[in-house]
Amino acid sequence: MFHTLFKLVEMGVHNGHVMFTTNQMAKSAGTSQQTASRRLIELEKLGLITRLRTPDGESIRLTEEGKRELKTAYMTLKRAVEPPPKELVLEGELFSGLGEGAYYIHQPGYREQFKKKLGYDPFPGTLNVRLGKRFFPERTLLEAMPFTSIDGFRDGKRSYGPVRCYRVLINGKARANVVTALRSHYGEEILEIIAPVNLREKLGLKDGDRVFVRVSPSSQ
Amino acid sequence: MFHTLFKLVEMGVHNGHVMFTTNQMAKSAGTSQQTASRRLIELEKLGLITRLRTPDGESIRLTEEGKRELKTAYMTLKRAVEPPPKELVLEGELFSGLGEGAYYIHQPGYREQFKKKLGYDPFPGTLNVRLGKRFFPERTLLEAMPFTSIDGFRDGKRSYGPVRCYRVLINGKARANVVTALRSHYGEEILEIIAPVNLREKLGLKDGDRVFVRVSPSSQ
DNA sequence: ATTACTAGGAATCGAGTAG
DNA sequence: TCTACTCGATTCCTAGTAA
Repeated sequence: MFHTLFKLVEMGVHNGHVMFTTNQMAKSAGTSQQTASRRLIELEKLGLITRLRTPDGESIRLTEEGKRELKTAYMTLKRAVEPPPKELVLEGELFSGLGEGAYYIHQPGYREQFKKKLGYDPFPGTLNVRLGKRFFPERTLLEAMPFTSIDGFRDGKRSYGPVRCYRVLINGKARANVVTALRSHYGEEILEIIAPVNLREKLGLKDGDRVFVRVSPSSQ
Repeated sequence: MFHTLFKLVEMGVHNGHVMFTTNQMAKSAGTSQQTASRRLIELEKLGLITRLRTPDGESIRLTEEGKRELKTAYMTLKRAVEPPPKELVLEGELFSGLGEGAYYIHQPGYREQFKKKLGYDPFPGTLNVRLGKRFFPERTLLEAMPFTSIDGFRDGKRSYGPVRCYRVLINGKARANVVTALRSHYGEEILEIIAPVNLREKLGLKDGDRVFVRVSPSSQ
């Protein structure tokens, strides 16, 4: 279905809305009018676009979900096309979470993959860093950095989504990984960090301390 | 078929080559092993990848054609996701072409569309500008600027591909359009420019003169 | 272990056409 | 004109296997 979304971008849907008929779209995509119509219906059902039918054509607009979809694809291609950024440093403040992140991350389904793909068994607990506002733009660049993919899984009761691990250095000293969920673009101002050791102890950190997170241009 | 190429990027084909089995690819893409195999065969037939089979898996590498394909898609998404660049100025030297560009551009199939979409009937002749080497990086940014699409057509004998028109200002004074062919990423150091009037005359230009081409952040 | 062929079932497409 | 339904044609997928 992404193919159709891409076609719409070629037709200019990203700037506000675009008016066209299913026939125009069909011609531009090299398909029949019927197929164009059906594809628009599907995109609407998926919640990626909204449509507004008028007597002579329809006005198409991307939903937030649709924009997110495009952005994700863009970031993926960016890694392939652009040379990787030299360095990326994020700065934030240490705080204690509710242990929720740590709970997920230490599910055996994830833990086995960490051991295999990152080469270490994470210390049972995560370092939570709340980024300063001025680092929000850099936060988006994080997605363009290389990463290690951890597959999702399910354990009978519920399912756990795929996550990404970015290789980082904490305060210029300790090797660690920022772990981000692929679903839920929620709480993007917070970084959850895992490491082979207890970072609070090793670096003498306590809540409220400044933490520098340097992201490596290589995933391993 | 782009869908598959995209999948390969997610698996990391862009950095050199990647080793995996059709089974791994199938699992990652949520299809059968047979489909993964078939898709790789198709991509190879299309000349987008090269494959190197080994006893336990295959090594995949993008061809130049494959990289171009990805870059084109990337540029399209870039226009949708990134805010448009503020300004873009290219500088080059005026020279006389063989009139080949002018020949194509004045085919009725193109001319009618110029009149309709750009709002003027181009002067019969193009301004050819050879860009200085230091403007090559900016030249690639041109593709991220908004443009007007001119459709391809055929006139019995041969077919004429679609082209793009970027709105520009020549030497800060004269409104014009850079015209680029979508096929053939050939001769990218040369800009072909059309305008409603004779630019050489209007601006008092002769071969070898410096020409400044300012690209507008709006297509019209 | 691989990859990839064949065959038949599933999904998608487009001509005709209704609303 | 539009969009979108039905339904036969076509394409695409996967299970079973060969190599």
